[in-house]
Amino acid sequence: MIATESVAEGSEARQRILDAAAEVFAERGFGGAGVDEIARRAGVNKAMLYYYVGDKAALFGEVVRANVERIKQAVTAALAETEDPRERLRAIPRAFAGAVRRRPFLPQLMLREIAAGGPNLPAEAVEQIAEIMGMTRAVLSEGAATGVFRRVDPFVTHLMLIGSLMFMANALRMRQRFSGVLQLPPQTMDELDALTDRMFDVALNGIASNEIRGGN
Amino acid sequence: MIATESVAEGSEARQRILDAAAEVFAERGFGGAGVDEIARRAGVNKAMLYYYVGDKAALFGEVVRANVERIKQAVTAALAETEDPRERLRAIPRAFAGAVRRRPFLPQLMLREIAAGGPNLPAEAVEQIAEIMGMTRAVLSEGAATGVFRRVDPFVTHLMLIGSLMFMANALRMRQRFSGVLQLPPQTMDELDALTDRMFDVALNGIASNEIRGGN
DNA sequence: GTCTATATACCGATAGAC
DNA sequence: GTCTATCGGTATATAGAC
Repeated sequence: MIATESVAEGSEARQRILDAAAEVFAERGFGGAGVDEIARRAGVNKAMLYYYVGDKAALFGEVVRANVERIKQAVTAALAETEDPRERLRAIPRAFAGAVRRRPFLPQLMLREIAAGGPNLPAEAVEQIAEIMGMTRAVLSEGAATGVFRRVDPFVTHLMLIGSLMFMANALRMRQRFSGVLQLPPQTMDELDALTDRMFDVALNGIASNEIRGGN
Repeated sequence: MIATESVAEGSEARQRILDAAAEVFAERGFGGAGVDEIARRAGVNKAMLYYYVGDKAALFGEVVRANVERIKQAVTAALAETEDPRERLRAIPRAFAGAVRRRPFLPQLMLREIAAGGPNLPAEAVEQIAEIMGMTRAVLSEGAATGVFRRVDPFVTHLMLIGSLMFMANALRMRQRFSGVLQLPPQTMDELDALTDRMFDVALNGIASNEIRGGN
């Protein structure tokens, strides 16, 4: 394997560093994360971290890039499973939810980066995010052509599907904090899938009852 | 006026400090924000900041508390305007969008705090957030009783309406970053209102066309 | 109430030994 | 490749003069 990064691309230590970094960046944010703690959690020396990956910004950029790529591949794979527009549209938030189940720090990392305005987003990640949005656009377009979907704003719709999901995932993390004052059904993080399905049902069928719904 | 806080509650300098702090916390996050910069932007000495408000955590807590309260009051006022369930439901994201127009840092501040998991959220703010969610729940319940709404999960629905809005508002800030790779219609931040209406239309009427929509 | 100066601690990054 | 020690910068917070 040819090293395209500063040092050994496929090193096991390097992967441990990136995983630890993802967690700490998610928990504390870019400014709040400490390189010392990342190294400690990865079980490597701080100097090794710099040796394997680079400085803090490079570390963050690589974490985001790798995770956005994972999500894009999950969405791509999910879309290959079916031809039905409704199932394809449903597959997009489901793929996100699946990625979150495997990597629980993802919603935090995403929300933080969006809030930050993406100053540390590598161009490659920006491109991949745009591609994922393009997939939503394509599915909506297919469905509208077939007549199963109304014509809705793809940008708005994508952000509804994904934004709600990220919000819900983070809200679940805050459950303990709110459980006293909010009466939420007792369910664990694994049930993000259930919430995702309920969210998609609202997005697909709307809040209004059939009798009085407007539009086409 | 009786001072319930550490020092003069209604001081003009204090308000300038809180406004400056809200901006800097929104831009940089809790960890990234510098007390020096907050003081500089507020036009006061750093020592005065500690004198008027307290340490960084107290400053942050007060900023969040005050802004959540503003939003709650905006929603409350908007709900008093009409009796129609659809209009009342629409009024909730609109009130948020209006608050964002007046205080553009709000979406950033909210996303950051949600991502952080609310470790610095004062109990009073948690309560107010729960109350706002309760308003959505009440409106949905009224509409379902009248028959104009399907019965949908109020927690999920609230997060859809508000989460999407916060995501869109932040996405608009990132427009420049994405404009090259994403083809977005050229619109400014003021047009968050337009996006909000489009979002609400999807939430209310759904993506599916009438002919094939599932039962209520 | 206001401001300067500073204590104290932490953190990112690297030099340099092995 | 791996680790220790440390430099330099920066940030929070406060003491103390006025």
